[in-house]
Amino acid sequence: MNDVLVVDDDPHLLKALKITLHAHGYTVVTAPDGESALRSAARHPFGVIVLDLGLPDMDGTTVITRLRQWSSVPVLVLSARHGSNDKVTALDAGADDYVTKPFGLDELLARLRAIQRRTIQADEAPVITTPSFTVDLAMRRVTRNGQDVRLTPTEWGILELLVRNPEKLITQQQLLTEIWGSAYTKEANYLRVYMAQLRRKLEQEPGNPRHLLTEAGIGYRFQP
Amino acid sequence: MNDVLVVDDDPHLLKALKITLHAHGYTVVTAPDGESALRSAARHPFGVIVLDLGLPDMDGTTVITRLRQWSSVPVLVLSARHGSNDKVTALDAGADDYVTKPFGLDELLARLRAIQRRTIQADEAPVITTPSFTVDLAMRRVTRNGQDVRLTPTEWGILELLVRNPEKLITQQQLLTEIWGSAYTKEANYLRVYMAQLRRKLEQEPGNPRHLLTEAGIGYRFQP
DNA sequence: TCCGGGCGTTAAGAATCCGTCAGGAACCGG
DNA sequence: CCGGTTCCTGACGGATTCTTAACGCCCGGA
Repeated sequence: MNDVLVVDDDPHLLKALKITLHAHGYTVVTAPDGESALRSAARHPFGVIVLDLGLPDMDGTTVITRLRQWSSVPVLVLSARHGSNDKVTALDAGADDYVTKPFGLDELLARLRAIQRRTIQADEAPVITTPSFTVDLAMRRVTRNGQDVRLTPTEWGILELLVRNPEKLITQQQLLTEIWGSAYTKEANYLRVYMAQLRRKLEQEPGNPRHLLTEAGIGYRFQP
Repeated sequence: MNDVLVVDDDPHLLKALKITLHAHGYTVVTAPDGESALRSAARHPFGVIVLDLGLPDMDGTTVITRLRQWSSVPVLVLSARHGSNDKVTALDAGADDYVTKPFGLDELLARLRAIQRRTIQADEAPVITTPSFTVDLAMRRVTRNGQDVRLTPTEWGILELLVRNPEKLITQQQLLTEIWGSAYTKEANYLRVYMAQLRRKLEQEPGNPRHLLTEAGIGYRFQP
């Protein structure tokens, strides 16, 4: 469970990450390119995969797509450029989160811990609880301060998708295609309207949300 | 009881599942297609069957249908696409639960545990009481203020399905397919008529129901 | 400093859904 | 054959939900 696969073509970075992660209790396996990464992931079940998007043999998004055909091991993406949209495509392909290079090791470790929390929680949680509301996925019911909260079907769909993936960054496209269908990927307007409604119904302070967070330009994230 | 049959045509997934499940105490047998799965299930009594819907030789739903002709072993379905309805048909055919690919191994394990819990406690206390009426599932009898209430077969079917899942939201489709059959999923009209009749017979205040609740756009819920 | 894109918020019309009623068809037992 | 019960169907107002547009805010880039 504490096994990490780090995929990068830079030997220096690999070495540094191996040392740091090992010092924090992780067992580290490294891979220099996409093919060997996929082979390694098939042979051994990792708790998380750290994947650089700039690989010599294949696009990082391709690695995620091929990996996602049979595994759902969490993937943390290392994105090179700041303003580029490759991290969005990587998230659409199934990545869980991203860190922009150059990154601080503290940030990377924090993201790794977050991902591990999330996978542990996903273990058995038909009921998700936050300080301000509770979601029962099996009963399809939301309560706040002991009171039932009425959600419309669309509101529930969005909330369920976010809550089923705690701390995972869900892109706007993922939300739109999942709730409205793939023909509505341009209607980011809908998301703003419904996220506002959800926050008004669930957040203590809708203008300053603590659990339904916005990742500007990318998507939304549920924080337990 | 801890024997699991995993049916999938992807050797990678089979291998990964075999390793993981074995590590969690299950005895795993694998099958690559529907025919061998049915043969294997006939030869050995499994505690649960994990079945991928996308098989090379036959439709996954067909496997369930043929299996259900002689066995009631729990079936956990692996569904490929997110938005498709094959999981609905699989559940209609007799599957117990489903997991959408790609799935987390934690989620799969949780579902397996849930299924085992459910099969163990199959027999239940068949009398449900509310402040305004009482339902005896074994006797097939409903009383209100000590008086028997006459229910038509259709009314009983709806009430039974709701009462057997207290506090759980039952979708319109579930009700329609359960009572009228899967060809009637568009006739939400029926539900409105019969829910009104049930409320008139059972609720203290039919216009303001306290136990047979409507969830607009989704379905109905029984509140004890 | 100005500009523009992305976001949150609000409101109003359109579309959908629900409860209700009633008439007629189908079914069943006597 | 007949009376009674159950079921199906359509229609109606009222309520809920969805869609769409518009406006102001904030922040980063020019």
